[in-house]
Amino acid sequence: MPDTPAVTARGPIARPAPLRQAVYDALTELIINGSLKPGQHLVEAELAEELGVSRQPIREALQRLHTAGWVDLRPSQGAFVHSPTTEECSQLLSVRALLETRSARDAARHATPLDVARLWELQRAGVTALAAGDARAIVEANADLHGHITLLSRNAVLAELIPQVDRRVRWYYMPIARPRGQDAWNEHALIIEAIADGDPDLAEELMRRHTRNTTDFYCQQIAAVTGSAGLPVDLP
Amino acid sequence: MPDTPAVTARGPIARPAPLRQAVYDALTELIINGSLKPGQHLVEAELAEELGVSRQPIREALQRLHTAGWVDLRPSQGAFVHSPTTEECSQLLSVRALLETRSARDAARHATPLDVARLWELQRAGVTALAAGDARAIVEANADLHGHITLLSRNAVLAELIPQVDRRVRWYYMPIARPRGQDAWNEHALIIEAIADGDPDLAEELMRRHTRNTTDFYCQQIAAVTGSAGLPVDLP
DNA sequence: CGATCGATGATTGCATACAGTATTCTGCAT
DNA sequence: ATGCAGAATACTGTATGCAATCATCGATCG
Repeated sequence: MPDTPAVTARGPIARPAPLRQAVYDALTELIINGSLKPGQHLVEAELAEELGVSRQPIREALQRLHTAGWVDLRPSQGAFVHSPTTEECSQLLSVRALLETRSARDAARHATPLDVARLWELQRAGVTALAAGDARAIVEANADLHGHITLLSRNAVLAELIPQVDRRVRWYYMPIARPRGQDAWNEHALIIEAIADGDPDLAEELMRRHTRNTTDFYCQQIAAVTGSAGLPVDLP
Repeated sequence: MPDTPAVTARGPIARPAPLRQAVYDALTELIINGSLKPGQHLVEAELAEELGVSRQPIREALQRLHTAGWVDLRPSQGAFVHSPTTEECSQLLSVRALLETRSARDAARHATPLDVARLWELQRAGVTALAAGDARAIVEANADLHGHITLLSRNAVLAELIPQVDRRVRWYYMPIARPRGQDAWNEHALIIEAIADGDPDLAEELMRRHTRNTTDFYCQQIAAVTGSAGLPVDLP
């Protein structure tokens, strides 16, 4: 049948991308890169004009941003960029450690050689970014690597939950990305090897250490600069 | 100052409850109790009329239901009640076990005598419901108990994440609530004792067993009635 | 008789308009 | 000068209207 040639098999064909999705992406980006600061009041009309859409898609995006933990939604007052407390950060890191440890274990059980090759690719990208000293790129590469391990766990629920936590962690610990870079990426390499060997116990243990190190390092940094830079504390 | 008498000190005073919240609650209720069946197409206009509001709050609620995993949102086609696959259920149970095990551990470290008393209250409620044979009430009591343990973990992120998973699990395993009731509530009692004793290791281990038992039982039930009742499999 | 194409109805996505509420500013009394 | 009262303002919450898109059904052609 040469009548249906062009369509190969790549999933549900391109649906018209809903505007709310674009708005959602735009706003998360603005929050992550700091254009919208914690505690800042997000006025729907302003955002609407800035992004060139009406208030409706803005509101729908804000709903999603709320459940994802990016903004707080106070009735009759509107949306405010979420201000994380140090306590919340430590809790987030704690939960992240739990979930990632599990995903590393499952990844070691399911990964194929092709998957492992992809992991090494991401590892190289991270090391490159580290050498270049680009904190932004380091954090992103880190998220990509961890995210891929998540996928390899073959657990859709995990893969759906972890980014919710991880993207926020990513945002919080931007400032510490560079200093801990070297150690972190060495640990990554060990984890990948464990996954490649199909050794669940080892992968789990290594990831446990890795996340613990990251958490500890983060807490030290916080303690050192308590409240001064990077992280605002509490909201009124 | 007799001018401000009624307001005691219970947090932010009563804000006008947004309509979208009521809609959200109403729809989750309708999904859980089966009035809205998996795969069913949710037409905004119908829901709006049925609940006596306009389409706007409906849409906002649907956004939240989407991110919470209750409905699937297909662009230009609307909202459909999510159809869980057996695979997804097992993954959900797996993640729930992970999170609850952790929360039990932390609860044992933080619980006060007052907290424990509250746990025993909930336990009694569950046993009562069990005796009455009311599956609906059993499931609810179960969720309440687990939810309170979550709170005792003093980890806001956990407390926020677990219900996301747990409420869905609750929905899925309604059918098995009664048969496993007796064992489940015996295990609950042991867990509460461990928490009361402030024994994190024991609480963790007991919760691990408890969730594993539940998961196993669930999988058996599924295998027994494969696809026949209770759970629809896959969507087209 | 089956399949393809086109028309119709239904439904979503987006924009706009209106009403209710919180905040802020101004003026006044103390 | 300071504290309070009242009005004006700004923003959110909700409702409605319109255009674009998708699914369904019927007619036409092979």
